[in-house]
Amino acid sequence: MTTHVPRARLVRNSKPLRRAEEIIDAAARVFAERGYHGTSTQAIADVLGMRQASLYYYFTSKEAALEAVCLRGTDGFVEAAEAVVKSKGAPLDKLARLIAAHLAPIETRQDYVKVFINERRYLPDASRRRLGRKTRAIERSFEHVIRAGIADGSIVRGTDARLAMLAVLGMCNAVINWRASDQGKDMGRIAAQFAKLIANGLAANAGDAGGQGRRHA
Amino acid sequence: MTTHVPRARLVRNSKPLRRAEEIIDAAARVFAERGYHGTSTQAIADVLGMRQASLYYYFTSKEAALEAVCLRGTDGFVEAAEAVVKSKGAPLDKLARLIAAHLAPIETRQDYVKVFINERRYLPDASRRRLGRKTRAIERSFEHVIRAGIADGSIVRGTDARLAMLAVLGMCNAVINWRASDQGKDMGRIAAQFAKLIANGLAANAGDAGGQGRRHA
DNA sequence: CATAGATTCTATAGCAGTATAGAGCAAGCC
DNA sequence: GGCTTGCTCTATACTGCTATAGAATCTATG
Repeated sequence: MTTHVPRARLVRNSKPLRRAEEIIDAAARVFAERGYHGTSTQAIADVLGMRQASLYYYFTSKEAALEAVCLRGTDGFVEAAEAVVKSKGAPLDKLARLIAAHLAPIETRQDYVKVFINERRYLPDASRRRLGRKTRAIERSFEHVIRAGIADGSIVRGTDARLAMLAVLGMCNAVINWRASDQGKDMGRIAAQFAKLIANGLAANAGDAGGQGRRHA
Repeated sequence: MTTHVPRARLVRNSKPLRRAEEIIDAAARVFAERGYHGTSTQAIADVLGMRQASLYYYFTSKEAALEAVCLRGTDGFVEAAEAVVKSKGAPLDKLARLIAAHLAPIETRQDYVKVFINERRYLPDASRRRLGRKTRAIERSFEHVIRAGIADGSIVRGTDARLAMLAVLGMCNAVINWRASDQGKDMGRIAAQFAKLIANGLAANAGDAGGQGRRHA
């Protein structure tokens, strides 16, 4: 049944992958800039200096290309987040590391992540749901750590964990959309400031310079 | 030269505006759901139960429709923000009110705001720049209040005002993208929690239940 | 009813974009 | 050299979409 392949396979041994990645990389770049529906396969081909039709040797449809880009856009996120959750440390410390881990890929794989965040909604149901599971895994990690903080008293009682999680992730994910125009900010610095903001807020109250005074409710 | 109008004018006396608004409202709805480039004029017409070509009586191009939607998407934002800035009150209190004012339209004009946030980048340069001015005005309001807080010592010294502003707005704007799936949360409650989070952070340190202990660095 | 203005309709030009078919070409191996 | 495999090309079918032209309908008013 799968004897005759209707189309050449991407996956071969070693070198061929190179090219395939260049293709997907170009797609990511253009999708990120113009959005999925705003991108023509011609535009992707232009970036690569090849013919529009040649792209179809690498993916079976534009949608498939989007899926490939989105998939790479989530690579490592879940694993990194779950590693932090399983690690040792106080909840607020873990939260800081979650934020850093979440922002890191934004630095190194801007286009992929941007496409994942902004364009995944245009995927067909099947693949969108698959990616949805990843998103939810990340959300769960953040929410879990926040709940742990509430449980051990290091996070304010009465905090709506889910809402706080959405706030933190919203803040982090937004970075992808201003990063291009606001260059020059080091991502590590951003992560640090965000973590501090989330932990202590902006108010110049007690624990300003670093007061780690943990005190149960 | 402009003697013969190439196309009927939208603006008349009173009733006609009604219909025009229904059209724009439908456009907002579909743009919000499928994105600008993912929306065909046919899809907008379907919502209205009219023919695709009839839409062009109300706008001259799909782009013009997007612009109209985006414009309405910013209505009130700038004014509300600047009113808060000019009002009396401590910076952190103003910031809380800024957040509330910023979230309110998300409640009442979801589609418009969502389109403004997610699709304005597809506008032609001219109109995008015009909207960019509004965006920057809002950013300025937030940043200004934060700076005021730093200046009077109510906000932590050394805070990167611009980064903090981007964090807060990122957090707020993200709401538009999960609000649909996460119904049931009252917007006022969200605003209150966000304000508290931004002011005091999640950490259960000193000023938990309401300790207003202001202390300069 | 006739006229005017406003609104919607039918029909269609014309272009852009996705995807397929199949030829050509380069490299490596027999 | 001849065969195979991998990659790219040309050419094109086909669809869907934007926008225009102009006829038809509806509404109000004299």
